[in-house]
Amino acid sequence: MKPSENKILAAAHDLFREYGYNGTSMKRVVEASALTTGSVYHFYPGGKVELAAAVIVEAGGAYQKLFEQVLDGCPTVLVGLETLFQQGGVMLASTDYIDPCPIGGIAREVANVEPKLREACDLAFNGWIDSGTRRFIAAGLEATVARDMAMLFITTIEGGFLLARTARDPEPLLAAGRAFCAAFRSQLRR
Amino acid sequence: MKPSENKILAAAHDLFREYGYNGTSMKRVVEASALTTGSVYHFYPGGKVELAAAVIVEAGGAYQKLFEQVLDGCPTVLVGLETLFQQGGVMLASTDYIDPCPIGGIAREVANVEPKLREACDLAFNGWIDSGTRRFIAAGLEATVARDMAMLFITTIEGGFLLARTARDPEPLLAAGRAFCAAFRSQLRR
DNA sequence: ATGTGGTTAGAACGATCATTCTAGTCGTCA
DNA sequence: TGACGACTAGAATGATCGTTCTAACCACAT
Repeated sequence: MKPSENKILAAAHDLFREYGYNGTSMKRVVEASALTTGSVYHFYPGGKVELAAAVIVEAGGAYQKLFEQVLDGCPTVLVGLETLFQQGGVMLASTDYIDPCPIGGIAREVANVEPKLREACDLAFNGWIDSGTRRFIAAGLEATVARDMAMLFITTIEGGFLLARTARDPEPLLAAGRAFCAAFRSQLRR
Repeated sequence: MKPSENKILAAAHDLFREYGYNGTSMKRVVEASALTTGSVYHFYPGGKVELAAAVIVEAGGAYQKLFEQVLDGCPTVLVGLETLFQQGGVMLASTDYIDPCPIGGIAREVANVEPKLREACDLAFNGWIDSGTRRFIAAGLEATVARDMAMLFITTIEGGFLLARTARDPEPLLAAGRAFCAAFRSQLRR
């Protein structure tokens, strides 16, 4: 990936997180990337939609990688999950409660308006679901339960970020995380 | 509330659900309410922000009322929760996966940009959290667990709506709902 | 030196944004 | 009847939107 393309992608990623899809103008992407309109449309001839799709793909992969890495670095899956909620809370507080992930926000804004972006978000979510399902099965959960718990994990993270940002307090995320981890522990015992 | 004011509020409510906050223009609110710019700004002199705040207050109360009513109409809290997830799935599928609730979307879009709206959303969420906590305590959960579970319930609903809309399939909401209800059942047994 | 293709530069376009403003209509009560 | 306040009407404003366009730049091949 060319350096300019990378700068555009990074700028768009940050702006979408902070201001959402419709709240981010191409002019601001141009300014934040320290380039010009011509360059942005050179690398993303499809304009804003193509740029957002690229951000979704990149962020989707990055978060899945983060998830896997944290679990790999922890003695058990349960400890890994607790760590993820903890780290999420710390990150929120240390970034002035900016949305840590652009995908959910974009999905919510344009799911009914931009099929291309809805599909890109769906792909990212499915990657997370599959990854979580595999990990939870490996941890000892029965297959169908593991998939349900993977879904619950993602809704807990996405919803927890939302509540914590709205409250400007990590507590809702941590509380939901505690309840989720208790549920996970309870399923392990079966 | 005057009829015109009600028409404006209803139109804005629907548009925010479908297109989000930044994706909804005042022009479209004017058209959808079958009134004129003058009327809209007569009832909401604070413009778009004041209008959105009114939508949030109204929707927040309506959803809390719905939550209470469904639980009141069910033999146990657990059955009530299962019913809510079921109904949510049906509603999504029957409305072409339009966001059932404008609050989470607005919160996500403008939490870092419009303090007034962030606070309005926070108030609505806190009402739900308190309501859920009370109900869960009444069902037999210990106080701190009940609050954590109330948070988890809201994240599950919000996140479940998000995943289901993105997938255009109620299944993620239902799966997360199953996992949540299993967790609730497990907490009841203690 | 002379292209050549990838990249940068930024002016310009028409559309749409939220909001303001003046003028007019309507029901109600004096 | 007259007057007043609530409401409606919609043109107008200046800003900003996403995108397009032409010209220039630059490293490198011939």
